[in-house]
Amino acid sequence: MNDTVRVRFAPSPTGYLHVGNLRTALYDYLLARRLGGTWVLRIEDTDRNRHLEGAEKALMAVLRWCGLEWDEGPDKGGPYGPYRQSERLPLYRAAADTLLAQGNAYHCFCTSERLDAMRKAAQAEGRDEKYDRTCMHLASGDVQARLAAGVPHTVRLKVPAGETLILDDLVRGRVEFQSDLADDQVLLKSDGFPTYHLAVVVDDHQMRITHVLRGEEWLSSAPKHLLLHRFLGYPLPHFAHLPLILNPDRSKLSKRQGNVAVEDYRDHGYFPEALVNFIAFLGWNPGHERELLTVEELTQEFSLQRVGKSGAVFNQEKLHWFNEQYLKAMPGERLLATLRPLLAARGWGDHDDIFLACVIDLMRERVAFVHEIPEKAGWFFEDPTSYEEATVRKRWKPDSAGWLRDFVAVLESLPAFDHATLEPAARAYAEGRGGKLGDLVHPLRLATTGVGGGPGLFELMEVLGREACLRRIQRALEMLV
RNA sequence: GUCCCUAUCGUCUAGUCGGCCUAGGACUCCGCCCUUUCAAGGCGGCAACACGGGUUCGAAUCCCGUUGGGGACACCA
Repeated sequence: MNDTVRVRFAPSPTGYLHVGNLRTALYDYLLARRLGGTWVLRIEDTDRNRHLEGAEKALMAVLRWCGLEWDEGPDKGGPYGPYRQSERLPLYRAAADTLLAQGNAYHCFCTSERLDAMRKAAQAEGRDEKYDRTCMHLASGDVQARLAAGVPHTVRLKVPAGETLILDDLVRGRVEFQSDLADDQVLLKSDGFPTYHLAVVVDDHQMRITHVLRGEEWLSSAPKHLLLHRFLGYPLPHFAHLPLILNPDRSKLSKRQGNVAVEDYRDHGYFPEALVNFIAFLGWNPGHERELLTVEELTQEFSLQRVGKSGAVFNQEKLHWFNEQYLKAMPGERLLATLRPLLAARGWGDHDDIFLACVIDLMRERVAFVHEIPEKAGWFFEDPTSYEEATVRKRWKPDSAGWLRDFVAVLESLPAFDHATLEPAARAYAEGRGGKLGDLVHPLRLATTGVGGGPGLFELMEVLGREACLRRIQRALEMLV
């Protein structure tokens, strides 16, 4: 155990939590917990153009919904705050000044229009699209004059020539980059805000981060970060670039091809435990064959050594299966709490807990989501008003009405109306009539539920009660004859 | 286009030091069993080491190349 391990999750508040980011957060959390370290939440809100009201709160809410609680963050403070980059501007300014003073950065007065035109021209000629360093060659008097005149400017990193930059990545091993290929990255924007590249390096260092976990899309900007660490005199944290989560066509998981927001899955009725369990296995596995693991178990088993290198397709069907498994094992009270508002929305709010608990017991083996209970078994809450056509055709025989009519007397005379009483009575009745149990059961199911499938007939009749069953049989007799 | 990453069933993956792999598990699909229905469950089946060279007695496992896939090339993260 190492109590100095510090891992951060650094999302930008975009309005929703991308499932890829959820996985990064999960691995952060698992790693921090596994190593007895600290998990830090830092908000990367350095893009004022994309500022969204309420996004930060929503982000924290959905993280908590997933069961992931951080140790330090904007809402709970900590020794290395503030935890919102927009509140740390002087720190980035200071770092930029240091780089400027060292000669490892320079002021750039180029307008975005000029930059765009330059890139376009470079592209047309098939040249590299790197910044042409016009402003790097400005005379220092000239720079001072423009600065004094308040000309809008950025600060750029001066990438040294001819270097081989080496990253020792915890999942990818040694990766080499040539500095000549790197662009003179803007570090400080003209609005005074830092870009990601500056802010992440400054904050990771000042927040004493030891392990940087992030998506593979960041791998190509790692050399810039390597340089920044060196220039600023910061020791290197451990880096782990995680494999991407993919669309079915193997491109990076995108909004275009289905749901990417954790909120979407939450709203569709997925359980956080199922989502988290599923997400954990996208790019990692414990090395044994058990797949249903709680967060506590994941914490025990997690290690970066078992994180894979290649992208993983987000398989909706498997997630569905996970949800089904969790629902099956979920305590009844929790399912009931979820079910109640769903029923109320359909005007079926007036049922007591005992009844609903029975419904849940009978349905949990047959659904993957709580909302499927009212969808597939509305007849628990309302007498059927129609009868599934295909089932009528298949199960309603010419003598079914007779079978049912005579069985009514049996039902009325039963000493108790539970499945233990109903089943033998039904068997005896069928035998006495010289038929099979199915001759009674199928029409009876159709009459009481209106559909061909569902829980055991006698169990369901017990839950429905004698009165409702008799009423439904009467009605079916009127409508099906 | 340039750079970087990557490559086992349709999908998630096991395969960590090459032989125990006629390549294992899970999801999906199909069949059978169970059964009053529908499910669930049990059992079984289809299905993969991208290709080509090496190294080696022996390679899914190591090396090289090819091809495929992906990512990054912003005053967005």
